Amino acid sequence: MKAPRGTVDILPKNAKKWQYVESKIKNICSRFNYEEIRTPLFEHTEVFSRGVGDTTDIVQKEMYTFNDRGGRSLTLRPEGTAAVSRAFVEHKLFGEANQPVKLYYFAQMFRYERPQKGRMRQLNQFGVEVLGSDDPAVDAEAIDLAMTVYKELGLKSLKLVINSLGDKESRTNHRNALINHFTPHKEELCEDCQLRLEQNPLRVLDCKKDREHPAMETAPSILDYLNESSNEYFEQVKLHLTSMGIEYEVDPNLVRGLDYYNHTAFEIMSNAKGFGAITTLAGGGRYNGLIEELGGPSTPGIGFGMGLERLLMALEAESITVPLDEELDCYFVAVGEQSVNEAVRLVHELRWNGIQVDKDYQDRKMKGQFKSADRLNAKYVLILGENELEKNIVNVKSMESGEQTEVPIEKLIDVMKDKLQGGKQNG
RNA sequence: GCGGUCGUGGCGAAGUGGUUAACGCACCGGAUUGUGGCUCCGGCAUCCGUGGGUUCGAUUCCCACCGAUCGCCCCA
Repeated sequence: MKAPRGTVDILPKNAKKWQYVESKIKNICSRFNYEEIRTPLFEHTEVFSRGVGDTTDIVQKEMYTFNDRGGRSLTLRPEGTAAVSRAFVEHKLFGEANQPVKLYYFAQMFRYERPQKGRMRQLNQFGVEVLGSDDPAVDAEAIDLAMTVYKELGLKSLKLVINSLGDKESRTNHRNALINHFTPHKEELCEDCQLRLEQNPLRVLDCKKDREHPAMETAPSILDYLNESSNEYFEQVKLHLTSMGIEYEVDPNLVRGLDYYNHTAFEIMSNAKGFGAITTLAGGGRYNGLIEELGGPSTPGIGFGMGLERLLMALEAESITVPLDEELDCYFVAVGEQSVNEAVRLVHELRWNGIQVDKDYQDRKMKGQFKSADRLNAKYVLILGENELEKNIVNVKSMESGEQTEVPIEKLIDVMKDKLQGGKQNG
């Protein structure tokens, strides 16, 4: 038996890293005053086909879609924004007293793709959605939050790329300009682009195959088609980023794959070596029409998704180690049936009193039990054998100093509490 | 979805058309009859991704599948 293709098990050793990263991120979210939202693992397929867009790669070839026993078409969520937006509409969060609604989530996403390093069929994302404000400062705040996560974790090789896709009017004008520009060269473009030219000409711009085509160079830039208000909006976002000291690069060809984006679009990439072909760590943008598309009132929104597998890869690529708690307070060593029985009871008591303790369950000899204690980095070993049982004591040995003292059983809990408390105070 | 490389114990890694599949780490046991980290000794793959084929005989050759990995597309 093997885990399905493109999925992985996160084993205990690794899970500690995940816990560390997640707690760091949650701490940052709290500082930014974002609240957690948890939505279902699957949605009605329509949420994504309408929300994300029928012409996108995600919807066309990457969704895990199935019919349930009632014949409903359901889809394992491939991204977070559409699902969160659906929940926002369904629960009328637009009526909340505090606007905008600032949300974050940790969630598994599913995409049917050929797996590679940094590309899984089930992946973990941290994401943020801010709904109900079209203040450019919110765009800057979301970008700031994402950058804060990376920077606080210690990443250095980062590149923030931003662009503006403009409002509806700007986009329509640009779209027409693109069609006029590329149609004479249609036959020279790759198959995908010929289709894109009809369905979503914007995406011709970020085609890797046709990058060398001369028409690319002279293609109309969205930035030249932004109307007055769109341009002003973009300028404001950039101004805020600059005032926050966040460096960025404007790339007019940054388009993003999803249909719902308008105005601000951004991507955060890693420059770290040994990262292979995958460089995007997070991506997001503004989606002012999405809530309406999903049946809610006209509500502006912005958000991003951050790949956590890629975040961990980036930490690795930059040789950043996360602090891991790999110590055990106590290990209980017992030999002889009576002693072992008493040890089981005492272990229970110690745990009930807040002390971290483990014992042997492999019926190992004393030497073997000490080896286990050593391997588990136990600070103290509590020894209970026939000798101790007779005297009604437990021998407490410090594994660091090797010092061993006799402690009456009835005082064991208090003594251990003291020892461990003291240890923590002394660092 | 397409192309390249790869698949031997828990991990790393040799190897060969023929009968006991090196070695290192880890693990278990002993030397040390109740005490860890060092040392020494011993143990540890009915089996070389799965299925089929070629052959007297395959882990080694061929095919398919599965999986991993790298690249393309696209993205997180």
